[in-house]
Amino acid sequence: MNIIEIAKLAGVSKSTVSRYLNDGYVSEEASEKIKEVIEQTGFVPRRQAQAMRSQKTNLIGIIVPKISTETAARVIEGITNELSNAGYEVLIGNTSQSIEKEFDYLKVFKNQVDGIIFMATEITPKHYELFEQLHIPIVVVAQKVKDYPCIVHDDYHASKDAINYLIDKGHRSIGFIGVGEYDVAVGIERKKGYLDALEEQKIEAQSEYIQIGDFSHESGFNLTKHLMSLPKPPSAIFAVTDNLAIGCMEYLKENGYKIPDDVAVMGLGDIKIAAYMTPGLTTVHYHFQTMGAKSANLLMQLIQSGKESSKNYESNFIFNYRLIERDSV
Amino acid sequence: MNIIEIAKLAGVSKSTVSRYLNDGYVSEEASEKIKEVIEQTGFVPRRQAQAMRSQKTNLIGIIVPKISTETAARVIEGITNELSNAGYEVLIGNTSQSIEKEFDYLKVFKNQVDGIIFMATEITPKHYELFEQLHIPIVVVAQKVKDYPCIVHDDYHASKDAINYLIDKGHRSIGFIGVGEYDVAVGIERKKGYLDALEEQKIEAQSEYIQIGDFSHESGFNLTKHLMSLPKPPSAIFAVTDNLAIGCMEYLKENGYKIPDDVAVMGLGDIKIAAYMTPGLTTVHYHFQTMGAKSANLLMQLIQSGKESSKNYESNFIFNYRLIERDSV
DNA sequence: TTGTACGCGTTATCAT
DNA sequence: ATGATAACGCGTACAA
Repeated sequence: MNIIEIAKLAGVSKSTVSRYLNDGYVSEEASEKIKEVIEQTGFVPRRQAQAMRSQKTNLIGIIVPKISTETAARVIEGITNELSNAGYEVLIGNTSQSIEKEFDYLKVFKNQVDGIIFMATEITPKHYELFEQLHIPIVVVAQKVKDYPCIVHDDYHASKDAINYLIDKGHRSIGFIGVGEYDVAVGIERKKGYLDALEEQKIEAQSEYIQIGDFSHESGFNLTKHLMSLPKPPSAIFAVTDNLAIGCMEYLKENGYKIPDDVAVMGLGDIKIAAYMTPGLTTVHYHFQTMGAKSANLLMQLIQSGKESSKNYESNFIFNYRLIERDSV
Repeated sequence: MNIIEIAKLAGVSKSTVSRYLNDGYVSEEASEKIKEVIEQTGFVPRRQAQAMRSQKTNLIGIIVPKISTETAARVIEGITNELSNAGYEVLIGNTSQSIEKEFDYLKVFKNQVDGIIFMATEITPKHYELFEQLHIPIVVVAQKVKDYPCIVHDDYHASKDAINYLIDKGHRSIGFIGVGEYDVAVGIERKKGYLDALEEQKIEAQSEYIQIGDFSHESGFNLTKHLMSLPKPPSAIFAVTDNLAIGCMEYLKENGYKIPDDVAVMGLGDIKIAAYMTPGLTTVHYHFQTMGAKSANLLMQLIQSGKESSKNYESNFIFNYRLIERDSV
């Protein structure tokens, strides 16, 4: 079922049908006949053909590390809502945390979509190389990127505020559970926030209090075990993600420590589970869905501006956060 | 950058380049030149053009009620992993629980993708009408559908087993928190499981124990409040989703009831939070990700079989479940 | 207002 | 082995 068949059935030429579809000038009688035929047949113009002709795909590609992650899902929720309102459709690239797949999608989406939203963890030179080869705008979410537009949370201050909160509550020995520095936002920024907060309060950072693992749950568990086996265990533990904090709480609870009386625990991100833990996890709320919406709007704006690339985009967006006091501190 | 330019740069015709790209016979020297040019330029064939010519889009459309829902995210995770291994890309339609948007996506995807996976809640006659108009296979997930392939969990028996488990634990007065019957799987099947389990154990169902709300968290909270204000409150409560069960637990905990001593609580679905509640929520595990993977495989199989529609597909898939004993019963 | 003819990038057919 | 050409479905400049 194509536009020619519709034209035949309506007794007009395909140009007339095309005009009808695209708000062009069509006489009333032709208009009605076409309308009727289209309703009967349920005809919808093929988007691939439209894209071919117009050089606009009306498609946006999203690349995410793992779609079943709560944070990714929330970002995507924000993105898709905005985009579908604007008539865009969304192609999704789930990389399962594989950097190779990130590269693949960056290549595959290249001339298949009008723009890309890239939810990043680690940014390597190869990434920049691929960004260069893009002839469409790209917006990076969750990691700072040089020369390209990006949307991030203020990881440094969020972390710093969290530590200051712990210090305010009287803690002087604060354990830190972090992740590798390949992830700048989570691995470096949040650690720096921790270190700077201590320094400003004249508390000497102790290297044995600083534990680095991966993003897994078990990592939170095991590193807490290690912290608590120290000669002088910390009175509070800050984990750079809620997921880690939950692993941390598990260890403490299983081993009879009272939270927050024996050990206070603080996370970052405010995933849904945080509210349901016992005690409720004190953490920092991040606005992932709003962030997704913002990235979508920014991307659409870049597309409409007609630029071939979003390189050298001047301003970035740093999202605010909100400290959530619950009962684990 | 298109195939013609590559051809020019390599000093051959575009047909030769096309053959090079598609495993055709090309002389070694031509081959090498083309390879070189493609590497330099980073050329990738435009998928829209390929689709145009081949009548295959290599795209699959997924329609989900709400992407940021844990169950949906897990289903999508399963789907995308399977599909991307097979070289398909995924177009996502997030309907935000709007039935109108479901219709929209069913129309829009119609001649834009090679097949559709539809995660459904409510199936109306209008849905069937749109299914009819499809000229591509569709697989329905999470709801039974007449004449079309679908992949579901065994809601009836899952629910029944849950109730039997409660009965085994000595409960005779079991409250039920359900949802509207527009959702057949959750609203009807799970309720039937409850009723039949009681009947088989010669326990008379009491209408005041059966409370119906929506899917929200608050619903679980409020309906529990109502159940507990009954002259003779139940000794156990079964909620048809974990989300409702969690709302239920919240009410009980806030009001000083001990779980499971005063009231036992059981859910269904085994969302992540369930494991972290205190006490851990006893529930029934559903295999959402595997379900997604299965639906993807089935759809690919249908596509490869070359049928224009998946209507009258004979066999459906009913997934098993697993009872998870934790501490709320 | 309507219709004709062409082009978008690719693949398939057919000669050469 | 290679190249010219048609075809896919649609939009649009141009002619009528």
